[in-house]
Amino acid sequence: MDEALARQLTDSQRRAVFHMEGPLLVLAGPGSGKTRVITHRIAALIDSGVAPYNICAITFTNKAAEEMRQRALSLGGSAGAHISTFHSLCVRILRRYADRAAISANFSIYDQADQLRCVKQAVKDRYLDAANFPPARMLEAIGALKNKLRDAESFAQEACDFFSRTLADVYRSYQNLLSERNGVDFDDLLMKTAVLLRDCPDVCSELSNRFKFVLIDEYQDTNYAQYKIAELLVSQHSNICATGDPDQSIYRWRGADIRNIMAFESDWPDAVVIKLEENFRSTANILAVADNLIAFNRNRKHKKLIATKPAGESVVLTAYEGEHEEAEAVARQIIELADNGAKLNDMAFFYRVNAQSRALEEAFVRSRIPYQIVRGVEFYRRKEIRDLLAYLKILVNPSDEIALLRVINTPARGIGKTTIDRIRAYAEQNRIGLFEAVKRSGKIESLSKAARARLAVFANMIAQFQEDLGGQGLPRACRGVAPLASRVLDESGMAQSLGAAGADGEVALENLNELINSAADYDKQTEQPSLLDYLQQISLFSDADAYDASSDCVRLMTLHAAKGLEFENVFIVGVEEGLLPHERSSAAESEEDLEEERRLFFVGITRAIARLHISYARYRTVRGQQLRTIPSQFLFELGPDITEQTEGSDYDYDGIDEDQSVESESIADFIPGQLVRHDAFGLGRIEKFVDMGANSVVSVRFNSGQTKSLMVKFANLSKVDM
DNA sequence: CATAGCCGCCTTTTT
DNA sequence: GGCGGCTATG
Repeated sequence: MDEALARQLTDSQRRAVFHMEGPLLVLAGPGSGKTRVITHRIAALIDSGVAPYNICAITFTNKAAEEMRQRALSLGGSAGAHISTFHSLCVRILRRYADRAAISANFSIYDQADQLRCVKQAVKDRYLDAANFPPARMLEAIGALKNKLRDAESFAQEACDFFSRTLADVYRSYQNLLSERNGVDFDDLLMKTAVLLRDCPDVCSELSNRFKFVLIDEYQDTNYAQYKIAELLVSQHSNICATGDPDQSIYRWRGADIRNIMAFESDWPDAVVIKLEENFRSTANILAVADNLIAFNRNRKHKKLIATKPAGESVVLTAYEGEHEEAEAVARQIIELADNGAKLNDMAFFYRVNAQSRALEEAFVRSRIPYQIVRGVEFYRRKEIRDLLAYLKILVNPSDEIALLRVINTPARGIGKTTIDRIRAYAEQNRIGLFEAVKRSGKIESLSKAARARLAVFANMIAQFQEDLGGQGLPRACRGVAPLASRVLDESGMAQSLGAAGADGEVALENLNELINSAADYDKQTEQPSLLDYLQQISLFSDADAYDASSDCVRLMTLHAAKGLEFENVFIVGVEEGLLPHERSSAAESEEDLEEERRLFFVGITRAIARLHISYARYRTVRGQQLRTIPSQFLFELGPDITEQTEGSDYDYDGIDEDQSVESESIADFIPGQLVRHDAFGLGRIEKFVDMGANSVVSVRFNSGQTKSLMVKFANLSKVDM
């Protein structure tokens, strides 16, 4: 292990790193260097003679994996260690043990758009009304089941009420659709791997013996399936090292279960637990604000944030008139900071929902501030990109009907709905796949002569592309993905048709060229490039992976994407009720959802190194309508040590509607988040205020845990200032 | 069979 | 406000 780097670690970090054998849990707050502990541990393991081949590190994003790989490499050869996300690891395992997992190795990975299509189809196939069974909801429910390793059959057996039985039906149909198409969704990757390890002891022990040391970062955001995979992977040795921070768990909605990290010590009773409470990132002021906020979470183990840096500048909270004023002001501050020597790279802007990026973008464009939106998956959602990828997908996986339907008439080649319906009918009658039916179109009598000819041309074209591939759907080693993609772009007619489509077509072609460039990068960086591997890899791309630190510009991203990053200057915008906490979480009256929103804010705050600027707007345009906003209840939880600024009018929030009568105004100034005292119930916090003039009602959550609805005029509540 | 235009749906966060 | 699917028309 590198001595100079080792010296940078505190005593407890060093202990964490060097405690090699057996289970180890590193419970660490933000900015404590917990990821660094993993990196150093990898280096230390290798230094003590462990073969890199025997090490498996699991990160949360591909980007994090990439960084860890490089850092571990710089600490002394870690080449050969497996460092990836859970999902990438699962792809590797499922490809390797495809026969044992009862799938075919050339599976397509379906993203949420593909998943939604399949669920819609499944709902339709069950003759259900999409209005009563919204595909998005069904998909969410199916995902939740998969995360708990519940398959359609076992769920169907236990389903007793109408909704559950219907869900079970849809789940089963959906799964059938996927397997007919040789597709797996994101949750399947985890579930199939967990089930494989669980049900095939030989595979499990083989992998557990290969990965003699398993290290997992961001353990607080693992779901049950991931937990199970981890548990099975270390079944032969218990050499599991997990790091995480329960206060930074922000993926509960996706199945992440905070209990995994909470129960680590009982899962592995001989675990060594190391707490890293020192924060090496943020100023004391920023940490104090974070600490104040997170203390409002009741479902939490108290943890101290210990600052190692001086107080620094105070955290600034600003109220703006509208989202445009907010954006303009923020742009001015960028320029001011830059004038004082700050680098654009050191500035980041966080928001709750992606739609909020627009106002910022507009302002930055006007002010000529270079910016980058950290949103990698967006690129892959573009129509032209999906189209070209769909061509590549059917080459590898001809059963991928979704891909086939995407390209069969793209660009338009006279194969319309009628033709497709007839092919499908034929395919169903003969119990063959759609692509197989296309190949046999000459024998389909219902088709017109012209349609048959067009289909023959299409099938022939695909066959030509496929000739470039080895028999197994893998390209011959000598050929890369990029040349193939380029050839498909030209010969499919896509290039020509886009070239004739004017300005939009030009943009599309540029995007496609970018895709081909990235494929060329892949070809260069991969030892044995294969189309299958390429397609599966880019399916697992995440937003955070688009973060490119090398270009000098400011970053815009959601609070979720900010996880794991740090910036000198952080701006968190739009901290309003309904946005943060988001209405979809607090509306459910679930305290757990609310606490997750608070953690999300906490994550954002603790990204800041030196300066933190929090803001909200009094008016915000939502769905085209300008609405009065309410400052987030979280703003009242930041403590006294912040500097409040106003732009436009007063900071103090002055009621739901300024035009209210004087009489009701005196009552109406209870806003959610306000601390109040009640003679009988004690301290509480306003949750809801229903304005009915003199008969206004408030709902208050008291510290005793109970929530009461009270008439303001009788309750005799007194405001408590923080 | 293609295209244009209209209607209606969704709209949190993401591997 | 934006996209996707559906329908009417050429």
